[in-house]
Amino acid sequence: MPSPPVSPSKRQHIVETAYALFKRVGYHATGIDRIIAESNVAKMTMYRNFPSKDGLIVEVLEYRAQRFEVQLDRLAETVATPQLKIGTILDWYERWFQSPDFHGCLFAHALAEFGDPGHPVFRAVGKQKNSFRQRLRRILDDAMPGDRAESASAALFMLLEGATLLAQMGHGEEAVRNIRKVVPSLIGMPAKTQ
Amino acid sequence: MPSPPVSPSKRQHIVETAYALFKRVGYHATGIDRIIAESNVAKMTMYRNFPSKDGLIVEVLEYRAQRFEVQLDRLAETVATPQLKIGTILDWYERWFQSPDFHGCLFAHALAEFGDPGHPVFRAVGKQKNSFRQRLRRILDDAMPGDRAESASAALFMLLEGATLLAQMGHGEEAVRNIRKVVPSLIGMPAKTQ
DNA sequence: AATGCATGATACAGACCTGTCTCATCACAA
DNA sequence: TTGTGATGAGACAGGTCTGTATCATGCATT
Repeated sequence: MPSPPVSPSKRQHIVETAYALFKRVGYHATGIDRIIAESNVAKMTMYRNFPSKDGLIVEVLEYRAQRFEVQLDRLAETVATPQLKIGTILDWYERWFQSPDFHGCLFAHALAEFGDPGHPVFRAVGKQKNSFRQRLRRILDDAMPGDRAESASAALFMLLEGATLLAQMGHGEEAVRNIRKVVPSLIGMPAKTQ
Repeated sequence: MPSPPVSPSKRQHIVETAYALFKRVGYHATGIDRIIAESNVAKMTMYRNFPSKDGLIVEVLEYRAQRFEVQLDRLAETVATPQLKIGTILDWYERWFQSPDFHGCLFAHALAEFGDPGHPVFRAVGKQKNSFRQRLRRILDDAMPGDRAESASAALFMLLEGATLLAQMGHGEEAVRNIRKVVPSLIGMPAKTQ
């Protein structure tokens, strides 16, 4: 059975295969040979598209970061108030935790394996996390005065990071439920608005 | 300069050297050869004390988990009220984040590199995290009704996990400051009590 | 049909990995 | 003093790692 030559871009196919492996197996634990084997691609094809394994990792992270942003942008368009926007983000996390191939946060894991702040992978993680923090901050800026939005959005960010870790240990549903319970006291609104 | 033969147990020395390396470099990225070199120990000495690298990792995690418990036990004895106990835990995190060799949470990183729930390392992480969750839960049980203690302690746990991740990206101080700001609304007390 | 380029397949280099084995040495106890 | 067991030092096996090189093939456009 010959492999179907339908792939419009081998480059993108490699990125997506590597993403699945990094997520499930880890970065150091995933070898180049396995990436090219599951991509059905020659080794030189991979090295012609990416400068190195680290370069591929950065590209995978940027790809996922962009997908995340697009999804949240679409979600934000569906509702009007800050409270509802937070609610849709919590819905998104809940669905993510329930997805069968959930294995925790790709970015947090990258931080664990590439702890040097000067490493390109580390910087890619910082970019994504800061971008998400700013998104939460902008949402809450419309709901409360600036100093409260600062601490509330930071708290929300930390809650979501902690929930992702709990989800990896099998307590994702409970984690989101508890966040929903405490969010009203954080953003000063009755529970039913989110 | 000969290495001092003062070590009462080589086993413990290996555990502590491996701990420092795993924390700074990572689990897969740290080779056995480097552990024994920096331990000034023969390879067979290591393999006579530990069944395998994974076994050593589990031992390191258990060692650090126990140290953490002991430190928090001591802290808890110094103050009386739940609010103050939470305050001392936040103090502990603040000092941890400021320590010069802070590199994030050893257990969270282990979860990132050993994502299989059946793996001994994964189980060791689950044990430590659950133990800490129960500690927070017991503290808050003395301060509020059971259902609120459940969600508040879970939230506090998630906040601390998120703060640890932020600390690894250089925002630890700000993270703890923001937790202190939102904790009163979580546990229903004026800010000055913690 | 001819040409040029991306690709597949595979070998290869050099390094590193975990774990086992051997042997000389040293401390200590009987 | 003699024996016993832990240790240091290092070779070794078998495998895997990243990254490079080589060569044949297939596809598309000219």
